[in-house]
Amino acid sequence: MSETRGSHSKHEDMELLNRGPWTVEEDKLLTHYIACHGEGRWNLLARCSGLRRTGKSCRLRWLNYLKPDVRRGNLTPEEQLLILELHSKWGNRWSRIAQHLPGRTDNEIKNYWRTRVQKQARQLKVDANSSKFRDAVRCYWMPRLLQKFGSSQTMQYSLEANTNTTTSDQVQHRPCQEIINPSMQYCQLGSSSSHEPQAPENHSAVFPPLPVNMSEFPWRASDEIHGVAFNIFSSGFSMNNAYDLGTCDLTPVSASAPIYWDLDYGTDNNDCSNYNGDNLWSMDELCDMLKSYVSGADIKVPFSDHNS
DNA sequence: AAAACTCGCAACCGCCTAAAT
DNA sequence: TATTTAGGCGGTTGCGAGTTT
Repeated sequence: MSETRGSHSKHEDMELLNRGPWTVEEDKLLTHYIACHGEGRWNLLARCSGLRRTGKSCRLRWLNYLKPDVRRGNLTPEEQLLILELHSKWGNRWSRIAQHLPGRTDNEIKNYWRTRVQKQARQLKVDANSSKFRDAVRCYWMPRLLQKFGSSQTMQYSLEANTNTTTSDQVQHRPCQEIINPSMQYCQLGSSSSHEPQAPENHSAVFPPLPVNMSEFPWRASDEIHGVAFNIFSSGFSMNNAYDLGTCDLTPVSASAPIYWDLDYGTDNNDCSNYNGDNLWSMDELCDMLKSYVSGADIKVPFSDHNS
């Protein structure tokens, strides 16, 4: 680029740009401009709006923060489940994963993975991408999330209502309940002589108990486990490392569509700040449990009547 | 009370791809 | 067809708040 007298060089232009956290005034300016002109053409927006920001910066601020349907607050257990599941299938395809969590941004999901999930892997001294860790996620973390999911008192979610009786309307508005199939099976690792699924006798039995005998878990590659791999998303069993999404409807969902969760977080669908996190799965619990196992200590297994 | 440490998250960076010229 | 530009994505950084020592 040539520089002419009286014009700014690229370097000078860069120096004129604002960087760092956005101010309230900048937010207002950006929101107002988009309200008048719509999204897109970010470089043009950056030039014409009066914002001294790059187009990229404007785009990021809008998509990750200012856009009205961005949801804020803690990730729900269901959302955590979806992230774990979809990440196991697609890896670090954050934007693709985010398409299935309406109102959640790829940045948020990425942060969740790095700060929560990878932290657990580090504490367990395993690679987050290893089969060991995937097994831990699949056989401990996900079932426990499902237990949280299922034991939520405020959740209008019943086994009956979701066993092959979902209406087309429900499918349309509650895609996650289509994805998270309550008829998932137990994780049975080394503790059962049978690999057949056990039919749940009551509601609580639907949610998988933790295995009593973990002598082979988790320190075996998943493809060596002679039990049955836990698979929350299909009614059958999977022996694959990836959690087979099977025939689930993975049509990306729109954040502008009605929020599909029935949890009573608050009146504002996009605001999860009222969600107190009680139902969140504590990863520290998981870590402690696995550490206890490694050290040979008895492990208390909550939620399960199969361990008495 | 204050320093040190940890954590969560917003924002930036660099690369890649597709569209425009 | 080659080059430029814009947009999108994943990785990384830095800062503020909270917690621990």
